[in-house]
Amino acid sequence: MQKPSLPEGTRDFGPEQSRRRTYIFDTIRSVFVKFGFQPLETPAMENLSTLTGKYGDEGDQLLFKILNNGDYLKDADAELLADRNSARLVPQIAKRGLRYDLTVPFARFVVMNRHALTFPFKRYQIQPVWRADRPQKGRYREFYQCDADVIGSDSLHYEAELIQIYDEAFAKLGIPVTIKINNRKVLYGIAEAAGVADRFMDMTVAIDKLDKIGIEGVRKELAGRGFSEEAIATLEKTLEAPSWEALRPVFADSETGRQGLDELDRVFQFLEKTPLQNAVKFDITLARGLTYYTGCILEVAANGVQMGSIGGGGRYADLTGVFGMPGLSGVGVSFGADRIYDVLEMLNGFPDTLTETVRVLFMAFDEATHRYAFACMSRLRAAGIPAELYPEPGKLKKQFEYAAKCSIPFVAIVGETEMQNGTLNLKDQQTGEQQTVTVEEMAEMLAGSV
RNA sequence: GAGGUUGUAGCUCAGUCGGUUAGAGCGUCGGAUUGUGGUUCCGAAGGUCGGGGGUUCGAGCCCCCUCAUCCUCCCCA
Repeated sequence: MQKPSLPEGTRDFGPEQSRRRTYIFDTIRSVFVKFGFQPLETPAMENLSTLTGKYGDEGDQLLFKILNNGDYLKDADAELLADRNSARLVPQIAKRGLRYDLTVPFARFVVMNRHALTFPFKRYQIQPVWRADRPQKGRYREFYQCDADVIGSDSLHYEAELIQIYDEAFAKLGIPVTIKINNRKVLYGIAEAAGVADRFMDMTVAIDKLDKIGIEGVRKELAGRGFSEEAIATLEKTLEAPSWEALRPVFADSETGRQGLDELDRVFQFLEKTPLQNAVKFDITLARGLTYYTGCILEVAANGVQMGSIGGGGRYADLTGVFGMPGLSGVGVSFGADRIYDVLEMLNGFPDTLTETVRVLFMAFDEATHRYAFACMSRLRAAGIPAELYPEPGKLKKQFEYAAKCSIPFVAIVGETEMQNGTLNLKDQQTGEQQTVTVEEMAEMLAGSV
């Protein structure tokens, strides 16, 4: 006999957790649907070539690869094998991998189905993704993302729409959040202004950490990466800008930077007359790692809770280009369902109506009444009321304990007398009240007692 | 990939300086109670002390290795 266990970073979801997760998914989905997004599902596995090179070197390492079936070493390069060159051997022995996010599979889908799609195409997708990350708090190796993306338009009104989606979904879930916004072009403008445009990625990675390691830490980080004293000084001054408007003069020589500011302007103009329930804040330090973002970038943080971002997204001007369909702009957001779950748990934010399922438990004393109870239960179910029958007729004690443990609010006791009269003894578990009723009367009572 | 934490009954955890037969609570099962639950009382079952090796007269405890877990960094949802 072996002790069963789960792979690192994965979890089971028991009935209560599962109900709560469904609640999160349903809430987010209802908002997606209201905003005109259409459902999409893609396979858990993709061809590895679809996934590699889309998330940076770091991302490639975090991809779960699926070993080929059959004699997977047969055609492997003998030299690579002898050298134990794992990195170069992988493509030869693994042609598939588990998806890392929902955006790249979506891009793949769009390219493959362009003939059937009408653009702009808005799709939502709620499915698990896998990352070979080291698990820790709020980080899992299998987790769900809830994505909404629009592809085939560069209108900035979609950025505004996606902010509304974040706002409404988190309001519905009862999680106060701050929606942070920035623009990759603004970041690029900052790099240009400091004369470090060629080190754009290094720069963003460093300033992304500002709120975590402070200005001193960022300075060290940049110096460590070989940035000059004056470049660091310029960057530091820029980071102190009180608003994005204050950056205008800085971008006198940066066309891209000015463009980024204009885009932010437009987005906020759209939102001007639509009240939001959560704060939207320009955050110059927001960088986001995924390499394909090109315009506005978004991130959501739960207020007053120690948790990494619970949502993120942005615009990617040319995601489908790598799949042979250039010039298609997209913008999307992602909800981290598992982190949202953790946050709701910390906030005690789940509705308590999620627990009840079975409304009534039937109890019988012997074979005959058990059969009668079975028929009664069936009629109740036919009336749309979730009902159960205890499998063993006999002692009531066990049956009552079962009802209590399963939090079943009503029990229906069926004995000789009840069977003779075609009735049931219905007991309210909360109040202890009991009354003799027919199945029809009972169906009516329970239907109205929710 | 780097660093740390914790592994003892189904679950949560005690276990003294290395010393006889490893404990508790909860849960499970049976009984008190053959038509009325969540309370109470009585009883029972349940352990290769994560695994392997070592030190010792003697290891749950000390040492080495290993596996798993959680956490931190990196990065992310």
